[in-house]
Amino acid sequence: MTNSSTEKNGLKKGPWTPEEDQKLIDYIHKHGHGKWRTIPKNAGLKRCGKSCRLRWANYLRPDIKRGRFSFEEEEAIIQLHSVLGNKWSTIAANLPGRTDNEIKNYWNTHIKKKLFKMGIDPVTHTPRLDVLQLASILNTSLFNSSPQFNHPFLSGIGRSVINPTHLLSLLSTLLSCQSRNNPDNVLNHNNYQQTISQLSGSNLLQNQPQCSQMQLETIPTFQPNQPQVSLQENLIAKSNPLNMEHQLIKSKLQNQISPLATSFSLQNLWHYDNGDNISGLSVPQSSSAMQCFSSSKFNSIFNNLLGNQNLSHNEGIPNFNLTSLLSSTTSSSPLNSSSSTTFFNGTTEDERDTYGSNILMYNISNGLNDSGLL
DNA sequence: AAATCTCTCAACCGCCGCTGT
DNA sequence: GACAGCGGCGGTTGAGAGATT
Repeated sequence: MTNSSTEKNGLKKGPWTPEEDQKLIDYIHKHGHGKWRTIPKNAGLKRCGKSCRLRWANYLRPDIKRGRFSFEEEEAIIQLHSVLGNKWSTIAANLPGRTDNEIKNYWNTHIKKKLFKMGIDPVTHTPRLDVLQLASILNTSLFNSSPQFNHPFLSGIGRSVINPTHLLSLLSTLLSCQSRNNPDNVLNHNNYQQTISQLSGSNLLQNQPQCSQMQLETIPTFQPNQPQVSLQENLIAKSNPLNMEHQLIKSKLQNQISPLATSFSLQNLWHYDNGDNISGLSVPQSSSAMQCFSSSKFNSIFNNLLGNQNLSHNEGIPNFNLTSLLSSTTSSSPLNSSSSTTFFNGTTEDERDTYGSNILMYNISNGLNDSGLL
């Protein structure tokens, strides 16, 4: 046959032809829908009722909105998903013109990856603990070892710096590099622990002093978005027996997370992912978030620590190449150099930029009841 | 230019809950 | 209460398009 359609029990499967679409549209326009089981027969279609219903609901319905998701829609999806989980039909009910199938696909192919890339667990909507642990160790090791600022490690610092955004991306990439195509598949426990102990136990890291105490004090600490968390927790508390774990995670976040985890911009990422030109956006280069890392020094540290030791293809993990990682990070993320507008909560000229801020503005349907259902 | 890989998304599948008998 | 029919939902699949080698 010329296409992938198959016929079983006289019923056709696979992609719909324009002729079939027209038959279904004509029939529904004439008679309306309702009895899906009888529609195919009456409309002269060799399809099951279910297939007709799906085709109509996901594709032929006149009120379906086509085209890419807007930033606002994406924020709404993330916000609703943080409250409702994989209740795609409920989420779709809050996004006029979008179908549950479309939202589900968009979530799985775009948002999930994006959140993961940003160090956020797409299931819990909290920063990933693996990244947090790494970030925390790095933060401790790199920032707190010595107040001296004139250490040799810093001597070569000019204008070439790595900001925390890059560092977070770097950590995120490191943790996900084992499974480029599967964001669900994080570094396995052994490898992860090995990496952690390499970082925390490394003389290289422990002996590297970093920013002055004054600089450290100017770095804001992570504050989870309270309203969002509250709403989420209210709902979780009523329905989720794992609430204790949720609380534990939350307290870990508040105590441990470094500013790294707050320094990203969902909006810029969205613009970048959608091919928009973001080069004109301004950057608060004076932000306290800009940490003093020499990329070349960092490069050598990471290559020494990771690239030449245990992160090798031989053990099933790709080589960790900071140089390429940084270049890919800076080229694939709008957060670098002149593209980012936000680094930390409350330090931006446009707070909407920070993930979670504008999300909170999204008005969840008034129809939501106590259990989060419509 | 061809082969291979990766990504996207329309469509399918199986399960569940509701309703009528 | 048991059963069947139906619609709806969420998870999964696989063809086709696009990207990469």
